[in-house]
Amino acid sequence: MIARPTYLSAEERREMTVETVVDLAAEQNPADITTDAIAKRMGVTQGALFRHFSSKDAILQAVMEWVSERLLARIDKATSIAASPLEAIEAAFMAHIHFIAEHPGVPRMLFEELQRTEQTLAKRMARTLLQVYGDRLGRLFMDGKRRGQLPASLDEKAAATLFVGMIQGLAMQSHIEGDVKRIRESAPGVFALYRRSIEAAK
Amino acid sequence: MIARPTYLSAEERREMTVETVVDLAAEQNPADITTDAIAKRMGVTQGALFRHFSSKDAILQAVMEWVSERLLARIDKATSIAASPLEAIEAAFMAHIHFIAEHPGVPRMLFEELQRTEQTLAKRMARTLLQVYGDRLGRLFMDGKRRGQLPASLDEKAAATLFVGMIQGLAMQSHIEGDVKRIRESAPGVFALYRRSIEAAK
DNA sequence: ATAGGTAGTGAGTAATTACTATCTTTGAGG
DNA sequence: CCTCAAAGATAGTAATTACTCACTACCTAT
Repeated sequence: MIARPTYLSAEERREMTVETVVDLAAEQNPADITTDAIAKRMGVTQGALFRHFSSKDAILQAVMEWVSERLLARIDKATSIAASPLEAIEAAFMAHIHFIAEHPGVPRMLFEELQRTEQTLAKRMARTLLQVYGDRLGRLFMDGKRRGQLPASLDEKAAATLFVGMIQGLAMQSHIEGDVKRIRESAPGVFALYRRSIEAAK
Repeated sequence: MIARPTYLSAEERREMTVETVVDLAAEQNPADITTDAIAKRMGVTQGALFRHFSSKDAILQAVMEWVSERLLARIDKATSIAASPLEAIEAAFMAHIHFIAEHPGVPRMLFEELQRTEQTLAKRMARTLLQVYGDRLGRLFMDGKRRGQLPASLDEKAAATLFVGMIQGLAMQSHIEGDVKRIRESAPGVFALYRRSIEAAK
């Protein structure tokens, strides 16, 4: 059986493109992800990409959409089966950590987009994701206060900033150490500290 | 009085270049800091830069050196006059926050360097800075344990990761909100949480 | 089987970027 | 005041990058 070139449908190719970008981001600097690099990885010429996306920004936008959907879905699922607000917060955290372990390029791409000064569509999507993320956190904090697991005096904005920072710190640390899988092992220790910082006195 | 072009000495020009890059990073995506952009801001042609630096990487390397020296010096000074380990930790934190408020481009440049896959000299310097930074933190934690301000059971690595993440989170948050000066106002609330997370039970 | 639309190719282009070679201007020391 | 080395200007180059366009291979519906 000789390998023959196959034509994929537009939808299949779009999906494949997004996944390729996510994979590439795990291996190299997001800034180095050129349209040529994406096409090469897909075994396709560079021009072919522009059949399915009107611009590179459109590709990145699709990637951000992919990330938003998957990440939020996993976090929502994790929190929904938690028995208490504090457990939900921990579940959301661990869901995020596992997502990063599976897709190490994601936090790097997100950060890259947020750094931009031009108002690209991909950047807007990244900001929206962060905002939705913050809303979800805010709801968990409110629940926690109502149920007495968190002190009513808790500074919710600070708690959200620290939560996001905790994840960023873990992502960066494991990236520097060159072993992103190990983020799963470092995560519980850091969360234990975080928990102490927001928990109501017993 | 007609403005006449003036020739600066090599040393003056080098210093001016570094400060220009730090300033530019506060305003735009570090990726967009081209040699042309640097030269334009200095009121000089692009080629002139290469009289004083052998390559762009050499410029970035000098910037990282500048950052390392200033940041560590300020942190060392702040911690040296603190009355206790916990106060020293807080002083180091606030010194870092003030440094970022004055030079908002610095965390962005650092992160940009760390993202690189090529082994540039600037990247090596950035990693070294983080390592030295971690050592300083480790010493403060050890002191804190010895003096009973921190529990002996404290996970030092987790505490360091959370510390760095806290700063990253604040830097990103304030960058997104577009008002980096306000990082000074949000910082104390976040540190209060951090303190709770590492402090020994009273 | 064939026609027609779509996926993909190949070979471009213009813009950008780090870097260089050659010439000119400046200013400090003799 | 003159000289000369160093600072800077001017005008390049080669490489890279996103994007385009004319053409070809493939697949599906009739």
